[in-house]
Parts: sequence; C-alpha cells; structure tokens
Amino acid sequence: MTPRAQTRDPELTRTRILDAAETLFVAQGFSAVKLSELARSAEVTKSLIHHHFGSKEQLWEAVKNRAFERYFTAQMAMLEEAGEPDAALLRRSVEAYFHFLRDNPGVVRLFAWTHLEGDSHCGELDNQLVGAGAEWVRQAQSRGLLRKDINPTHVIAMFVMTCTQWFEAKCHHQHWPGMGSDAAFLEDFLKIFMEGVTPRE
Amino acid sequence: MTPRAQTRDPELTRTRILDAAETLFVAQGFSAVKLSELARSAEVTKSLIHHHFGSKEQLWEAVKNRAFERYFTAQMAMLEEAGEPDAALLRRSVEAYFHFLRDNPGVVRLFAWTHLEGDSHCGELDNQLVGAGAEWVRQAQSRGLLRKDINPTHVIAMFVMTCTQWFEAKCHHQHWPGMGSDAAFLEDFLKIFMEGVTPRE
DNA sequence: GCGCTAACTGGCCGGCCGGTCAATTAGCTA
DNA sequence: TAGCTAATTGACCGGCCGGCCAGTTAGCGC
Repeated sequence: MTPRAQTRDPELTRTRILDAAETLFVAQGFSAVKLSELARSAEVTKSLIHHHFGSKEQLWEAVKNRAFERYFTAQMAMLEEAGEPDAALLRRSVEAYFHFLRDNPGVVRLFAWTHLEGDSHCGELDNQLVGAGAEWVRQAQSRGLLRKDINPTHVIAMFVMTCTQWFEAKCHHQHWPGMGSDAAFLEDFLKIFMEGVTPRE
Repeated sequence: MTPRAQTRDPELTRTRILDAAETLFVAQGFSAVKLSELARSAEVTKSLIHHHFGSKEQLWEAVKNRAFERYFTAQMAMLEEAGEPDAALLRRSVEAYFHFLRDNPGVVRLFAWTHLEGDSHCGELDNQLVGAGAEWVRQAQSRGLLRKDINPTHVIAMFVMTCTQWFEAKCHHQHWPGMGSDAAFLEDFLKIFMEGVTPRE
C-alpha cells in the first residue's frame, strides 16, 4: 500500500470503507466478502478497517444501519408528502414504492440478505412506516374509499411484498414465458390490486 | 472419525451428505458453510464428500438440483390433479401453493439464496409450470371466468411472488403492527386477488 | 513550537479453509 | 477364493482468512 495523499480525513475514510463494503456485501453477502478484497476496493489497509469498525461483523452492522436509515428517511419523506387521503393516493403510493425499489436495487438485496440471516432489526425499523400506512388505509376504509373487510396492514404488506419480490427474484422469473416489462407488470398488478381493494356497492 | 458400521452403502452415503448439506446450505448459504462442519454433521469424512461430489461448488449444485426437482415434481402433480377450469380453481391453486411453501420452508430459502446468487437455472426449470398456469388463465379468460385485460403470466407471477415473499421475509414483517397469521393473511390476499381478477359486467 | 491523540501502515500470526493423496478394505464377480 | 473396483480413511498441504500489534506520523489544542 503506497501511502496516499498526505492529508488525513477519518470521516472520508469511514465513508470510503462503508461505500466499498456496501457494494461488496450487496453483491456477495456477508460471508463471501474477504476483508483483503474490501481493503483493496476501498483503497485502504486492512488494519484501517479494523481501526474504524472493529471487526467484519461490526462493519456489516454499520453498512446495514446506514442503508436502512437512508431507506427509512426516503420512505418517511414519501409518506409525508403524500397529503390528504383521496382515491388515487394508494395507487400513487404503490407506484412510488415500486419505482423506489427499481432505482435502489441495493436496498432490495440488502433486505434479502438480512431476511436470510433472520435479522429482524430492519423489519422493526419500518414499523412506523407500516403503522402510518395502515392508519391511512383505515381512514380510507371508514370514508368508504376502500373496502372494509380487510386488515389494513395486509393491504400495505401485499403491495410491499409484491414489489420487493419482483425485484428480488428478477433473475428467477424474468425469462418466464409471457412475462412483461417492469412497467407492464406494475400496470397489471395495479389493475388487480386496485380493483380488489375498491368497495362494491 | 471412528469407523462406522462395517457395511458400505454408497447410495446412502450420498444421500446422507446431500441431506446434511441441504440443511446447512439452506440455513447459512453457500459460502458460510464449512466442509468440516458439514462432514461432522453428515457423520462422514471430508474426503468422502470430495470423493462423491468433487468439490463444494458441485455439491451445492447437486443440492439445488435435487431440491428443485422435488419442487418441480410436487408442483407438476398439483397441476395435474387440478382438473377442469372452473371459477374456484384459481383460488384453490393459490391456497395449495401457499400451503406448499408453508410446509417446505427449505425450498423458499433455497430459492432466495439462488436469487441472490443470480442463478437463473431454477427459474428456467419452472417455465413449464408457469407456462401451463398461464395457459389455464388464458382459457379461463376466454370463457369469461377471469377478466381479459391482464397478461396471464402476470396473474401467476403475482400470487407466486406474494406467497414466496410472505414466507421468505417472515422475520421482517411478522412483527409489523396489526399483522395477522398465515391463514389471516392468505384470506385477505385472496379477497383482494380474487376480486381483482374477476370480470366486471 | 510542543506534545498528545488517533489516523494510518506494514508485517505478522494462528488457525482453518478447501482440497489431495496414498493406503486400507468392503463387496462384487468370475 | 482370488482379484478387481470403488468406498472409505486419516494424514497432510498450501494458501489465505480475520485479526493483532508495534511503530510512524498528521493534525489539533495549548
């Protein structure tokens, strides 16, 4: 390791390590990543990683925490700018979530790795999000905008899970005969979903 | 390794290794599994694993192939006993798929690991399944049992993905406020889904 | 300037990883 | 029963893994 610029910037170093680690962890998962590879990719020494993060496990935690905080704040922002419940809000929320995942494939994979690890921490993080979403559904139900015989949390869960799986298992179903594009699938999902949650007179 | 029963049974040995490997791979993923641990768990020497399967990668392939073949034949059987299209068949298929995944949690995790690896092989395997399912949807559409303005493959994909994600990300959403049981979620999903695919007059 | 703290380096280590190999032996065939 | 094949063993290997540590030095407070 030839000594880099004579200047020290611990904060920058931390983020350089975090960025490189996120890239590698997202791509390969925790145990497949080698610290030596990570050090090379972040252009730092292995010792520096230990200096800043203690151990590989702790670094993994730091990567997850940072990513999920980003996810959480982004979702919170989307939720807040949603405004008053009206008939089209649910549709717009689904579209927004779908596009968010499409534009942040790393988040999807990070979620998937943590699911497989059985790590429920990130799930707890969006209790607030889901709670708020479910509350909105409840209001819409009482106003007669959505059918009343469905658990509000299940409405949120259903579209969140469909969007997530669409991107998580893309490699699996993208070659299925007759499968359409992102946009085409979203459109068909919304047709079924919106029709399914609309109250019948 | 104290020599086991004096009897040799290569076929049994193979399946013992495969079984132990499946358990460990399902639980930890490919790279986190150590051959030494696997050997201990299968009550076999490490060398024997290499003798029968060549390498860790080849063993992983063998595990996946066996599991997906089991999955495939089980699904094929379900498809064949489905019989003639009628209004309730789609509902029964969703329930059957949901219960299959509930009773075979290993399959769900195996799918998830392969998705993260970007392995599309298992996805190709069920092209037949999806093709047959989509064909059934198409027939139901032309008979007026299902609405016609939706891509048949997307109908299949939608319930497959929802069921999969429900079990794959259980640790994530099981503590969400208001989230119900397996049965309650399935019920609500079916309410929305069936209502969404039913034609409107 | 002076000295302290912490960022940073490079060399090192014990352990264990996946894999190999020569030797042994069970079980089948003729 | 002799002989061959392949299942099975245990000792062994090179490599590299995560982690440690003694030493160097930049930057900041005084």
